[in-house]
Parts: sequence; C-alpha cells; structure tokens
Amino acid sequence: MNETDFLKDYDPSAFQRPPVAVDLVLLGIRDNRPAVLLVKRDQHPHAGRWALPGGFVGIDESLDVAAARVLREKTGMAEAHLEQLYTFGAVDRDPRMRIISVAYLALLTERAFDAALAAMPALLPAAVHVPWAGETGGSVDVVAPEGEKLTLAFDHAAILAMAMLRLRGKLDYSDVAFALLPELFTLRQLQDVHEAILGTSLNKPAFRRRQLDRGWLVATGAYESGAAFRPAELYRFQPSTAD
Amino acid sequence: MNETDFLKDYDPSAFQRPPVAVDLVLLGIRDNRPAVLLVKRDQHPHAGRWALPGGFVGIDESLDVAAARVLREKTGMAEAHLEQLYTFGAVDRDPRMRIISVAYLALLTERAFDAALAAMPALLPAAVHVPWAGETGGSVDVVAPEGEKLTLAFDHAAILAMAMLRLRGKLDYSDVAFALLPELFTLRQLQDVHEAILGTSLNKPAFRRRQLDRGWLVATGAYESGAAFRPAELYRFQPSTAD
DNA sequence: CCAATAGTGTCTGTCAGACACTATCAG
DNA sequence: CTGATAGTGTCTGACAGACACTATTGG
Repeated sequence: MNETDFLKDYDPSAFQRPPVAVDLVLLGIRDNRPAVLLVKRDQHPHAGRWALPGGFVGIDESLDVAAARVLREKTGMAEAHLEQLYTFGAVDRDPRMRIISVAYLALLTERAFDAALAAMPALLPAAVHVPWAGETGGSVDVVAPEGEKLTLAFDHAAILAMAMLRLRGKLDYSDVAFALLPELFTLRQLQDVHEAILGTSLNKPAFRRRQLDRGWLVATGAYESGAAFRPAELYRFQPSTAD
Repeated sequence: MNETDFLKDYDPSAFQRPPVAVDLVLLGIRDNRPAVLLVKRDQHPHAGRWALPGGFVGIDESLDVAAARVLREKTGMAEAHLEQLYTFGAVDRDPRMRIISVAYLALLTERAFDAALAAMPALLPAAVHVPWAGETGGSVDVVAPEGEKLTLAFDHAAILAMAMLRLRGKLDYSDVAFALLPELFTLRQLQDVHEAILGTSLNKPAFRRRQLDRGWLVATGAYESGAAFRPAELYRFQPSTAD
C-alpha cells in the first residue's frame, strides 16, 4: 500500500483541502439570441470585471443543492433547469488561492430571465455570440447591452464556452429547448430557440416534422392571439412516457 | 452584499472544506466486452468490496494532473486517454465523511489493460454488462472473472454507469474508439470495439463506409498476419486536420 | 478443391432539405 | 382585396441497412 492509499483510508485530513465552489451559467434567450446573467466583481482580483454568479459549497450540502441555493440567492428564483456542466480545477484559476469550481448550467425562460433581472438589478444581461459553427467548440463573445465586448473574470469565459457547446450538443437529442420556453408555445417559438442556440436558420417543414414525430409535443387546440396575421397553434411539452 | 458573497470574497477559509478526490474508471475491451479494473477495499466502509481506484487531489495539483497521477500509481501506466466524466457530490456518498469525487474515464488499449494487470496484480479485471439499449441510461452489471456479480463500493456503480453512457454517446461523433485500439488495427477490430460498447451488432458495409468517409483512417498497405484466411488491411488513426 | 473471413456493388426504405403551395388572420 | 405568417404536399438527394456477390488466404 502506497502513501496515497494510506492517507485515503486513514487520514484524509492530512491533505490540505481546496475550497469547492459552484458557478452558474444563467442562460436565457433574448431577442432570439442567447443571453447570460453576470455579476460585477467589486473586489480584487478582477475588480470591475463581470463574472458568473457563484458560491462556496457547504460541508453539509450536495453540489446540486448548492447550485440551487446559489440560484435562489443570486436570482431570487425558486426553480430552473439546472444541470452540472464540468468541474474546473486548474491550480491558478483564481489568483488568491486554489479553488475548485463545479460549473452548472441553469436554463431560464424569457419570463424567468426578466424576473431575475427585476429582482436583482445588479445583474447584467449580456448577449452571447457563438462564432463557431456546429459542435466544433471554441471561445464565445460576451457583449453588454450597450454593445461593449466584455472580458469575463477568472476562467469564466471558458465555462461559458463549454455551456454553449453542451447546449448545442444536447439540443436535438434532449429536451433542453423546452426549459427555455414558457409552458405554452408555438412551433415557431421552438424553432426560434433552436436557431438561437445553433446560430443557424433551420428548414421549417423539416423542423416541424421532426418535432411532431418525436412525440413530445401536445397540441392544445388553443391559438396565440394579438398577431396581425394567422395565429399559430399553441403546444405543450409532454415528456414521453416510454423514455 | 449577502453573507455568501462576503465569505467568497474575503474569507473562504471560514467554510469547512470537504476533501476532493478523483476516481478513475479504467476501461478496456476484453473478449469483445467492456471491462473495468477494480481495487479491493480492505478497510471499512465497504471492506471487501470492489471499488474504482482513486486518490485525493493535492492542493497544488490540478484535477487532470491528479487523475494522471492516480492512473500512474494504480496501473503503473504513463499515459492513457483521460477525460473528466462528472463530479459526484452527494453528502452521504462516503459514510466516513463528506468527500467530493471528480470521476474520470480512462480508456486503455487491450495491451495497456493487460500491462496494468501484470504490473498491479491486485487489480481485478471485471466485465461490464450494459443491459439497456441505445442511450437510455440505467445501471450496469459488473461481473468478476469467475462469473460472480459484484456490488461496487460507495456510489461507484453509478459512476461506472455514467462512464458507459458517456462512452456510448461519444462513440460515433468522436474518436474515443481509437483510444481502445492499438496503433495499427483492422476495420474488423474497430467494428468489434464499437459493437462491444454499443452492445449491438452493426452492419459491415455501412460501418466501413462511414468510417472511411470520415477521413480519420489511413490505410497502411500492410496486412495482418497469422490468420488462417484472407488477412485484413491494417489502418492507422489520423486525427483530421480540419477538425 | 473447401472453409473462413475480407472487402464491394447495388437495391431500397427512410428522412432531411428545398420549394411551392394552401390556409387564415388583421385591416 | 393585400400583406404577413401558419401550416402542408411533394420532390429529390444523401445515406444507412440488407443482401449477395467477389477476393484472398491456409490447408
């Protein structure tokens, strides 16, 4: 038995322990573009820069619970689609000390996004531009409402880039898109969300066929109102029972 | 500024810090079946049970470096395909104390798998049976060489299940399969790896077409030897330059 | 020659993209 | 009626599955 085994079994407290935090990518769709909610750092390091909201994980708190708590504290929101993204553990990612961060992706409907902004006015809704096509991966641009391109604090740009990559990858085989839509939505809205995330335009008949064949959509018989043209039917998302 | 913000910015040491470990899913293909290397626990809790090899993350060690170190310590191996899988952070996942574990997937060629077994005879090569089809997800069965079905320690069964799910999901859009094959291999061997991971049999002409069209394979002009029938051509994996 | 596997040609069904068409609203 | 968008019918090309066929080895 080597030293590591010994310590693992007998005395893990002999190790110096880095603190563990969760950081949240609060993502929504605004004006048919992905948008993220940021907090301004008022302390060093990176004072004045924008960052992902985060918080430390309590000793009696699971990672998922910590992420839900941070969501609550930073947005005033009770619930949202939350999923673990990746754990960032470079030694120097925070210049103050070694901090391990478990990144979570939080998906907000447009309504929830706006409610968070209203509840926490210090949050900045920044647009996310994804320059790469498909699932190539790469860095993304974060643009403030005034049009200013932002440099995020720490490695948060990499976290955000991974969030966008994950979202694109999961879009057509999972139900993540529905987490970004209200309960009732039109097929056009669903297509708009897909197009915003993918950064491409999609073929309308093909998109409708695929979505309807999937069996996740329930036609409500109700129609949108207020449009100056033919109103679209409203659908509801129903997770398939077989899946 | 709320308390969490305050602590994050000024005094993270005020938090009790759970230790962070890495656990490795050492995966290879044996007899056209996925197999995993396990270590036997000789201490409580779960004494006598088989577990994934792991170790604590040092304060000056990134997660990736810690995973590579554990790979080295537990298998004697210098290199393997290593990728972060998921971070498991339930409060009671270890009954002794709260430990957060960052799981890594390590892919070994058959040769590397056998070399690890030779270097570390305490390792157990267990077969992994994946009862679910497609990418449904679910639990997997771990079977010792003698045929005994094993119950893994801690939440390691869930970690292994996630590893198999991830591997299936990445199989046809990434190059993970090549991490399980030697440098030179036949198309039949590549298909065998795919079939072992997917748990299904694949159509030969279609598989060959797709793989060759991908542009990742380079025909060497050399052929396997020793077979009592027509020898197959040997190919080499070449990551695409455009990707 | 035979047995066994490597490797290929070709048909067919499925499905996504493209395009044009019809349907339905406000005004 | 027009303008705008919802929603559909249909063609076509790409491609995966299936099957049968040829090729090449050892014996």
